[in-house]
Amino acid sequence: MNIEKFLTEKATQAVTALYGAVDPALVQIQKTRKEFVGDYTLVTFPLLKTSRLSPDATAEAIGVWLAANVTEVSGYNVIKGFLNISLADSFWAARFSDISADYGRLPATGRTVMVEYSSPNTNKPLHLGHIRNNLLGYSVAEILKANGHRVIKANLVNDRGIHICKSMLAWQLYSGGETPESSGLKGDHLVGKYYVEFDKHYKAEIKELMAAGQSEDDAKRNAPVMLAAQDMLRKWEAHDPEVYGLWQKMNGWVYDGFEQTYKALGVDFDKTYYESNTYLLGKALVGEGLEKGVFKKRDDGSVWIDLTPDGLDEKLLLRGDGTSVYMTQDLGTATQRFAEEKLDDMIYVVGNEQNYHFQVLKLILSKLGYAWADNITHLSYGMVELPEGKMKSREGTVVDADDLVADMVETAREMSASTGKLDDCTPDQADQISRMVGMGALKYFILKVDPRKTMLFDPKESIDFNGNTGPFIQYTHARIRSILRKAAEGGIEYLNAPAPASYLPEEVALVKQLVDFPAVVAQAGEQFSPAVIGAYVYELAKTFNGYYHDHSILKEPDQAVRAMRLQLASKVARVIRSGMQLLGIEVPERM
RNA sequence: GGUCUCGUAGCUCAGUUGGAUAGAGCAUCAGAUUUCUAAUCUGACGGUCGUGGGUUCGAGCCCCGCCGAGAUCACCA
Repeated sequence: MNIEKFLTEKATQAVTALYGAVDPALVQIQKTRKEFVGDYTLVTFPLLKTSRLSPDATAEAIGVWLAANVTEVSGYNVIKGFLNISLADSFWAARFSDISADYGRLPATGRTVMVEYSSPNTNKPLHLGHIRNNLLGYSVAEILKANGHRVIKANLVNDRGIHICKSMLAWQLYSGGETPESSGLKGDHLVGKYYVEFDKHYKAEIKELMAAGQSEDDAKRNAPVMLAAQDMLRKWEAHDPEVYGLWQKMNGWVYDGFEQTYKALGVDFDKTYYESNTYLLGKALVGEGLEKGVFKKRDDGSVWIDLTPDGLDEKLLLRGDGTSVYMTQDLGTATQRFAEEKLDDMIYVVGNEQNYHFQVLKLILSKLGYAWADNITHLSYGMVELPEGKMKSREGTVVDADDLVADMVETAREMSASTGKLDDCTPDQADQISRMVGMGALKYFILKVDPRKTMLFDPKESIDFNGNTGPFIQYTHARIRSILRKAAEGGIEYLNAPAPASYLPEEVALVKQLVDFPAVVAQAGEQFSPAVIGAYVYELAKTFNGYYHDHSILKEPDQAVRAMRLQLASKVARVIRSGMQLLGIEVPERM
């Protein structure tokens, strides 16, 4: 049940009974702040025109009416125009028993939503920026599932183009036939190594040509390796067997590498698209746009759309030689997906550097008359910056995804070893827990920040394991599970126990927080924000830790109270687990 | 230059459609363990919410100017 909605209705009835008809939008119910007594608060200021009384008098009158007419309301107080309403313990006890195993799974909506994320280039390994993308995409997909949508997780692999040819060429020229097997390097790292190698030789050649008297622009154009790479791209497009074979071989290495990284990150996809298959899509749309008069052809044969009336620029859609550009492809794939997958919504998890691209994409689609253009969302996330600014591959400041993951797991292992808590674990169990905790720290660190905002990562200060962190939440879960294990060992039955005579304020507070979970899931879904879930789960864990500190569960002598506390703890653990699952974070049974 | 985003404690971040005395964590300092896991808990310190106006009963949030940071405006993807 939605308590705020319930109280809004009741308060509207109260105002209507006391003062006559009122616009329900003016009846504002919100949670009571911690420093005041009460559960929910009615703000009376918007109602003063209706009541024609002072704020306090209005609040008092409504309070009297609610206390007399609504059985769930156990009391009220008035402070400076705010009416704080308290609900009865019996009401909260009923809400408590509502909390089921699948709490936080919202009813099915019948909508199909595609979430595209990750979308890597196959010329270099994944880095910290990709980690944010992958974690966000996966989590948002899980959150949308919990909101009752059918979700398709999609990955569009950028596996063709000049940048791929650069790695291929450099490998051909300088590797001596090195393979992942012969070098022991992960496939994506090996290919990335030759992408860097290309750049080194390219730069050297530019320098030489400039020393021989060419201008910088000419040198960049005429450098032999660049010409060779471009030649290779033409051969690839012509399906030259040798080039095509090399391309398949090297991309295969990269996919093996990516697969390992995805597995370590715990992300997956329902569909993988390859740009080599889709880059010709969209050309049909060009004809359609020309027919509708939305696009215009120039004398050189290139096709454009003029978006200056919308405050944007002119945008190219087809080159003079008839080849398509990024925008054309994206228009094509979007159209294809909505048709083939019968999508209701499409979410692109792509960095905010592409805000303009998606603005233009949506605008063109709506100009072409596709109503579903409005159902495209660009989930535009902020960059991850280092203390010295942006990551730059040239300056070697890129934080590699695989390295970071390994570091986190290793740190978690050292932390566990120093406490001695895993001493009686098998090596396998210890590995498992270190992995969960290390990844939990990394994932929570990234996901707790509002996706839209630029965030800072300081490698030197390494990610925390105390305070507002993943491990803090995991630890709370592990402690609860430990109590429940001990209860089971002691043969304590708590599931079907009678309700206790009364509840502590801390217990009611926990129930209130638990009851919020479905609304939090809904809010996270509306805002595409894992951070909303993170903040909620952290607060819940913190509240429980305070309660745990002050009140013993297993040593409570009153059996009904003890049973209730065990139930409460078990529900807290379950909601923590569910919430963390929406973030893609596992919670251990012990740590 | 045009468009867009951001600016909250020393640092990293929260702050619901505008509501009460702006909150956490880290760091610093002081405490708590004969106890169900101290990766925990309690307390202290720390703020002209970039800045100047405006709207409102009420502004961190809405509007305008300015300062500062970033992104983007490719026949790259």
